[in-house]
Amino acid sequence: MEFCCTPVFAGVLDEDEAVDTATALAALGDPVRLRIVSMLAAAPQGSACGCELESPLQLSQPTVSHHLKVLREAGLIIGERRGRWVHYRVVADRLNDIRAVLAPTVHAPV
Amino acid sequence: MEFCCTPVFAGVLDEDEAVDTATALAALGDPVRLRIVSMLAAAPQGSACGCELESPLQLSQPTVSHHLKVLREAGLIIGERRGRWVHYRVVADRLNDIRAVLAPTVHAPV
DNA sequence: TCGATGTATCGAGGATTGTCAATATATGAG
DNA sequence: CTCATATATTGACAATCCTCGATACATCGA
Repeated sequence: MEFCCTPVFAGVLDEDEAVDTATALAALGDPVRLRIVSMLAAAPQGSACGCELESPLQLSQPTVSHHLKVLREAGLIIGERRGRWVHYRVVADRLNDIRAVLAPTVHAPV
Repeated sequence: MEFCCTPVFAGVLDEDEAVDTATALAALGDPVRLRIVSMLAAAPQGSACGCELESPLQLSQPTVSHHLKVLREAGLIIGERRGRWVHYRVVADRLNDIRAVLAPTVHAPV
């Protein structure tokens, strides 16, 4: 294999960091889950219960619950039970970390 | 279905925007592709040819080519042929757009 | 023109994912 | 306690995805 230019890859994401960040990005990489995050962030107190999501998303309750679980396990949202309901809110720090990882990748046009 | 709080969802991503952004996020939601983007951004001139990626990623040429195609179709990278090689570079605007979509979702802690 | 090399596509196999119906669990109301 | 309701889990199925070997295409050098 011939190289056309010097293969220098300083500052590249290592395997572990790539897996962790990719997990969060994959969680956000679904239209339904992206809208859920958007809904939670736009909700009055920055949080909403799962029961409010089914109707606008037009999905079954188990499906919504599944997506909430994916987002939870990716560290993107946190659920807090208040009586019968579980109020979910976005984890701002986690989102900012992801934005930070994406930031250095932005290069000046060649 | 009883509501525990007012279901107000102003500023929520509509279906189309959610699909478009989710496509890009899903493309980045794979450790291999995330590392590819990282590698391209960290490359000397902000670009690298595909031949340089196989070895550090330890993947076959068709697999690398496949991932490059996914990133390309998501608008995250652009490939420019120079003779036998195709030099890929990150599309900074696209990445910034994604970061912008993620930004408003960051709420102050309740 | 021919051979060598970088890249893209095709086809297939195995894994993962999104969705739902059915069911289980948890909490509050009466 | 019992019932109603919000949420979570299970099991299943179709669709999609990641990976590779084989192969086709593109470009350059001789």
